[in-house]
Amino acid sequence: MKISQLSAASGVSQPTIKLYLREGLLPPGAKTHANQAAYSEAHVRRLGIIRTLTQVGGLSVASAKTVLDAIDSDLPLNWTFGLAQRAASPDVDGTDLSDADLARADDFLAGLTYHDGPGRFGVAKALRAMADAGLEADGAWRESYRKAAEIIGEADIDLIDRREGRLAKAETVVIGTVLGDALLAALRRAAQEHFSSQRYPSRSTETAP
Amino acid sequence: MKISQLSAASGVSQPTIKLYLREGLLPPGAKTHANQAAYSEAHVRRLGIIRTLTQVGGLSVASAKTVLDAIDSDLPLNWTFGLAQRAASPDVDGTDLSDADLARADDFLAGLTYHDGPGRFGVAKALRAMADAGLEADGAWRESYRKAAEIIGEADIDLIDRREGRLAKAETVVIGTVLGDALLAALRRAAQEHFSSQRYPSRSTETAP
DNA sequence: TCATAATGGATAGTTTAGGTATCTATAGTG
DNA sequence: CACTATAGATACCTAAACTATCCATTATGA
Repeated sequence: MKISQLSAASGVSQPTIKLYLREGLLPPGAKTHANQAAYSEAHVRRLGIIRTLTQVGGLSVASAKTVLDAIDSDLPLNWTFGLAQRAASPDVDGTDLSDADLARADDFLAGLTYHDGPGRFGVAKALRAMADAGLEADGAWRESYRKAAEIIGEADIDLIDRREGRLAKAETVVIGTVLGDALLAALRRAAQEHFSSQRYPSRSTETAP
Repeated sequence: MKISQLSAASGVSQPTIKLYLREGLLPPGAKTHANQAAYSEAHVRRLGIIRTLTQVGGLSVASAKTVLDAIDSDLPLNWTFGLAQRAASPDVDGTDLSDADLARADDFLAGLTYHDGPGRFGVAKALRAMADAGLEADGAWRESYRKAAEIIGEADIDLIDRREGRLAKAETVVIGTVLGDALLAALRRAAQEHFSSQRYPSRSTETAP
């Protein structure tokens, strides 16, 4: 398969494919001559994953490369997990978090063990931002969120458990981490619509501009 | 309060404040002279919300403007909801979704009423991306996600219900929509860490690079 | 076979977004 | 009255993600 066919099969333009080759997201094709290479179905599939990560998951090309490298490597699975989480999270350092910020997060996470990382720091940042914005979320709301997160986190780990082999598990970790965020956000919107229209039936048929 | 003091009080640089004024995210100060204006505490607060939306919520400046306009307007609350959802979602049009994509989403959403919008379309896109990536999520996983989304969606609507007055409700809608996504993603990471370390205790202390 | 089109690889250009720097006439301040 | 600050306009900068143009070489088809 030549690059023109790869482009047609994947729906990605030739210059963009060349970009991904340069950046190392896509492995080079098997060289048949100095200026001729053969691409395979694996390249088509890989391009699909790249587009999924960047377009649906919103990852940068650099982050996508990190995550793809993790799939290909033989790193322990939990490292892959951490890499995927970091790639899919905007900024993970806790340097600008005060002790009070962290305490608020740890209080929220009560019942969940926690470590430094995207989870704990992200919760701390989100809660601080809410407090700054004057949105004091009450206990019922917080309890619902914590409960929902528990359900989801366990389901994610179960799903990975059911996969056979390191590669399948690693792919599930990466795709699941990135797409799970998008799916969850969308489900949340759908559920909000559902309960909103259920509670205010007269408004349910209006549409936002 | 002059612009230098506004900058000091908000932690946002003067050129950036001028940018937000130009773009209409920040209302102009009360003019005292042709080249002199007075800013208030409301401007400090507004700058805080802008930074929250753009930095924690990841909204573009243009999306943040849309959402702030919705807070200020006297649009019905469910319109504000829709605007906030759209601003916080990458792409909402369902034009590239096939009937099969939508059917898969509607099946997932069973039990929830749904309408065209970020929720339904976002679910359809995420599920299609998962299928494309070869991640076939089984029924148990799907059921967990749907259940979690129900808990969260209802909690969100309850929280808004408990607010008094249109402005407070509208602010809660906007901040809650944007920051709720960030909080939920972070909570999910924390829960994944928790269950992962619980299930694989020997690995729990390892740290990703 | 030989003109024509396609290829891999390098290099340069484009677009968009978010922010920064400079400039100017005017106003406040010590 | 010297000096700094201000509002507003304009220009500039940087990074990311593509896109376009070259070029020598290779494939292809009338």
